[in-house]
Amino acid sequence: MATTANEDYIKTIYALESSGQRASTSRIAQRLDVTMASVTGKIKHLAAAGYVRHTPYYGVTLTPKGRKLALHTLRRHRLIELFLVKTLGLRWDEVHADAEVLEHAISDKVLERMYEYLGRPEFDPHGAPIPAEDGSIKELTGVRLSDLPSGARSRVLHVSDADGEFLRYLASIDFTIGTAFTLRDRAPYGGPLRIRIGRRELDIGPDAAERILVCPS
Amino acid sequence: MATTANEDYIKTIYALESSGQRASTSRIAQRLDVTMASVTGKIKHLAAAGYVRHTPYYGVTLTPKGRKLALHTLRRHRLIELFLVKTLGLRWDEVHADAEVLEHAISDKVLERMYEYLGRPEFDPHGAPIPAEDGSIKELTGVRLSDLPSGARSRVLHVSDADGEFLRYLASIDFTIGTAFTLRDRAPYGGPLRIRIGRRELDIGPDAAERILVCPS
DNA sequence: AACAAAAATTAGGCAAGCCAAATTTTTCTG
DNA sequence: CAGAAAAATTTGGCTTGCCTAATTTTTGTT
Ligand SMILES: [Mn+2]
Ligand SMILES: [Mn+2]
Ligand SMILES: [Mn+2]
Ligand SMILES: [Mn+2]
Repeated sequence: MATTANEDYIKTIYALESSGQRASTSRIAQRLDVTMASVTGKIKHLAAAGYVRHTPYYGVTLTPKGRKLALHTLRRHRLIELFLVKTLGLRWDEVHADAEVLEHAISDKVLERMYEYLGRPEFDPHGAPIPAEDGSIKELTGVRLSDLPSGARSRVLHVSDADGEFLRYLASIDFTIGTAFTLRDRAPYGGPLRIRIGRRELDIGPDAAERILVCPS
Repeated sequence: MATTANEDYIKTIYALESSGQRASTSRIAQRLDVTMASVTGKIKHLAAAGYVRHTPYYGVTLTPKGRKLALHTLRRHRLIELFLVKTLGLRWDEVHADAEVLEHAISDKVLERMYEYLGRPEFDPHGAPIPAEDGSIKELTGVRLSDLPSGARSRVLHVSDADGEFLRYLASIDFTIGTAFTLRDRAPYGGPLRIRIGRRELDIGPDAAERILVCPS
């Protein structure tokens, strides 16, 4: 019933909804790199199967059944990413593509073994919360690094797993999940943010800062 | 190019060939649990793609390209089975179904990490040789337990991974890969084989003995 | 050799997923 | 409020992978 394509569509709709965007045909098509015609067709199927409600010419919302499938797939994706990093030693910037495939192939039995093996983790390698078996998920209550007031002490909480290039950059400057730092100040007119990590000083561009979620402490 | 279905067909043809059987439409259909019509259709496609040569109304043989794909898929299957047993602690009787799916989903990168992580293993949990990256594979030079002469000292070498029930039985009597034993004698008229493992005595039926490959030493 | 049974193939059809092109609906803009 | 642009849908078509039913070829049996 839940094919690879179905799960990827549902995940995409969930991602749009939880970032406050309307799950429109065009946005789904863009994210999945398929045509709008394909999305319209799939939406009809997902609606008939009870995963989404469809308002023609407007968009789609997940039903409880759809939300459950989204979270189950996300749990798989994030546990797999963590497993690949922790157990097999892959880098955080190279696990997303593998997880995108394996999330549809791993049985519940193997998944729960991985979960136990990893010590019932709560976050994936990019700081995203791993949904629980019952479909509950922790909210990420962070703020954008770009919104942090000067002088604030904080920790890196989350970065999107989608852009490998950006993840490699962050790794290269050693600015990874959990890193504690102080925001010294920000240069004016879109200049870099000056950050202190222990004894180390670091400059981060404003575009990068917008993509980093931090936890003020 | 190499889809799940293609890989499973090629693996099945390889298994038939290497057990000395003709890869006929009916035998492939039986093993994959599809109709002969489906097999005929797929065979045409595999022949057109250069994986097999087809002699109509007779059967099919792997080309070097097909053999290479078969061994690559077998390598994945067997490494995955070993990984599931060794790393995640699944039992040897419950890994086959998972491996049958994951063999088509795991990237070469992850596979080679698993290979290193496991210490470059040579055999899977059922004693089957794991093909090397270059497509070479060790021959299993064992004999059937049922063919072993009375009094011979030997070790369990290999059992098929296909029958979970049988694997659970072997595990329950602690007669697993590598177990050293002596064949005391065999009861006449299809009676059991009496086996000694250290101090322990064991009876094994003749049907079971035919399915166990051992290595006389 | 003749006929029946078994094996294999062909023909036609269906579902999933995708696409391009045409059409309809909504939204934007002057 | 037009008219144009953008968004969404419909239509028709393609591939993969499977099926059933009909047909052809091979094999086995008397
Ligand atoms: Mn990811
Ligand atoms: Mn996916
Ligand atoms: Mn197996
Ligand atoms: Mn398989």
